[in-house]
Amino acid sequence: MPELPEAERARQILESVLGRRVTAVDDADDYVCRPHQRGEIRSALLGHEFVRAGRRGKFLWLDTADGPTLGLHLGMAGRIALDSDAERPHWDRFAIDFADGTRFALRDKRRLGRAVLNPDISHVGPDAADITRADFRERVGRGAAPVKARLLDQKALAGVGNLLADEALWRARVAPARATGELSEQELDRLRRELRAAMRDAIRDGGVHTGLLIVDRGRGQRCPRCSAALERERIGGRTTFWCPRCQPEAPV
DNA sequence: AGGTCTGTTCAGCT
DNA sequence: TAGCTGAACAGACC
Repeated sequence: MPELPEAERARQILESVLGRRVTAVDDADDYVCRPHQRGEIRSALLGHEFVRAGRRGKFLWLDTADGPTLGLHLGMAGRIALDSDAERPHWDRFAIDFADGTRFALRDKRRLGRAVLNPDISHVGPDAADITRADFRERVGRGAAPVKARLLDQKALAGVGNLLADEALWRARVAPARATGELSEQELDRLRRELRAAMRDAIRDGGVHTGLLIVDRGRGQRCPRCSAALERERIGGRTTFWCPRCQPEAPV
């Protein structure tokens, strides 16, 4: 499931197509490719070349030098596939061919990924990988929402998904249902530090699924630190796992 | 074979 | 306004 680490990996792959002329665009899937006008993305991009691959949170984009920007989102199951990938493109929802024969595709079984022109991400918060300590305290440490719900709010900070939120809260020993406004500065700083460390590890190890709390996600899982039986509950609308012993409900 | 679960974003509600 | 719920999709799993 793509979260910030997977999106960053995708951005790195997109960097490999910079500086090549676009010769073909497949934007036929008018659910994934927005807006709906058939061929609009295609005609906007043909003949251009991309000069920069950007990312904020899970939002990706490719800038052309003087033309439009292509926005990409992986949704819940998407990834960026290069033509060299062995898997056949059964689920390519959007694809670009370049003059040198290179091709990349948004490969997405669920069709919840998106390809758009000139994306507006002004509502999206700062990237979770480089949010400052002060900014984190400000954006996460206020209000009455459960801290887990706030971590998932892309307007507050961008890039944290369900699995990464659980992993970071567990590493920081903060219970997911704690109200944001009741977290101490020490807890907020610890949460930010552990969130960043969890993202670093995930980028290095191949994705959010490699997290300690995540690998054996399922019923009957025990805390990797203290072996207590994990709790499972719906918090912030999402399935949440946490350790009742390591992550107490009261401030620490 | 049918029902449930999944995980991200957005619209719509309180 | 802040926070919650459900819809969108379609494959994986039981």
